[in-house]
Amino acid sequence: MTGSERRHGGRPRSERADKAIIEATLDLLAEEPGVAGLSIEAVAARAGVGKTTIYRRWPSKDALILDALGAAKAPLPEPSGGSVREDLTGLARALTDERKRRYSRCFWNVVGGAEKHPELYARYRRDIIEPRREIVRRVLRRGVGTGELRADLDVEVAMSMLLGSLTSKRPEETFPEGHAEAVVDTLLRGIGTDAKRRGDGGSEPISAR
Amino acid sequence: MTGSERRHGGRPRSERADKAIIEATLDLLAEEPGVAGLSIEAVAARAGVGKTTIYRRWPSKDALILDALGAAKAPLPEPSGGSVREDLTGLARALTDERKRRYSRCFWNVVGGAEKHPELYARYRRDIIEPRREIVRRVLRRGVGTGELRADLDVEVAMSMLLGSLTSKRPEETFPEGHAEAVVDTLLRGIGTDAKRRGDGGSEPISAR
DNA sequence: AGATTCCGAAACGCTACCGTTGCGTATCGG
DNA sequence: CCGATACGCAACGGTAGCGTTTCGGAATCT
Repeated sequence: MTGSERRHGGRPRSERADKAIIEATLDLLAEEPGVAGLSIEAVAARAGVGKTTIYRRWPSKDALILDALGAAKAPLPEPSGGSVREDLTGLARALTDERKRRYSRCFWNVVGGAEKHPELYARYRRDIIEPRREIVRRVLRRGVGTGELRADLDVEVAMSMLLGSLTSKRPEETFPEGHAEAVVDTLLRGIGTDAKRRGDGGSEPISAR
Repeated sequence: MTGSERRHGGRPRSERADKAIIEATLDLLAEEPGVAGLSIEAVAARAGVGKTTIYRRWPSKDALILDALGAAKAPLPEPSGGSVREDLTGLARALTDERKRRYSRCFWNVVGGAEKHPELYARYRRDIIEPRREIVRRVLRRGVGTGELRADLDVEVAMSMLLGSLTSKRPEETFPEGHAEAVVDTLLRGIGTDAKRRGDGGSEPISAR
């Protein structure tokens, strides 16, 4: 979006300024409450850059934040392809570790302002959320194929349980050691005792009263 | 917080104004991106009220929002006490239905500004999140006692899976019919096939490779 | 050299909202 | 009726950020 083509001669755009602006944006976005809390003036000051330099490159605050978030994202590692348990555990651990990263708050702060910046939110979902859902989805589908997972598994439900349990808290709240493993384990085994387990239908409760 | 004691005579404070202010606050909070997006002027205009009337009652924007959120919350219904499956399903359905409520976005929008308004966020967690976690926690503990749930269950993990799967998306995204039931069912049964199931220790993977 | 573009800094006019104050009116208790 | 308080409304000075423009200087092309 920035460095397509300079038309003629003249001084080239400073790459340092580019980096400094993006970094300052992310820093501030991690501290400020949402898009509204971020001001171009603050970014310029933090980056040691004139406002002109910012406006020359990005037409609006939204566009700047869009690019900044793009620079901050790091995709989940592709699962190794061992057992489903191993793969899910690896993904869960990656998600857990990710919360400690410097810019993990940015995304939370952006989500809070979703209504007023729908494009930003849509991009967040498309570039961050959906790819990682897809990775998990593939692992689960494979598990169904290999017989490691139940044949009647609702993949979307399982995904929401795995991802939800790991992402529904703000990153300030830490997880206990071994949380990722415990989640995967619980997801695989279930929390119920196995009264009436193998029955395929399996819908009515066990009436433990 | 508002109506404790009027010292003397004089015109009493309008109860209508109170309601109108709180309602306008919630309306705006459901639309605006976070606490920062809400202005006292806008609340006054929307409520058909002078700014004076607001400042007379609340010392700050935070205090106003605090009270407004307090008025918006509705606790989860106490579970009926039937089977654990029934109780969890009831809770899950309540959580699912809640997302359609008018003010459910308010909380999301507030969470996004958590850093800058820690008291607000703390109150949100204490008054909204924690009580409902406690309800679920009790159901799970009871299930362990009755034998409906695994004796070695990590209650916190199970809770985060149940609640996370139902609350980690913004309320704009709807769930398919029967989602609540599917989540509870999946949580109880697990997603794995039952190779090596009854083993109590049960820690090493099943090495399906 | 000369043209061209970028740089950081400062100032511009504009808008929104802050928290406060003053105004005339409405509504209570005594 | 009187004093007290609350009401809606409008205006105040102050702050912050917007997006734009101007400036002197620096970098790079032909």
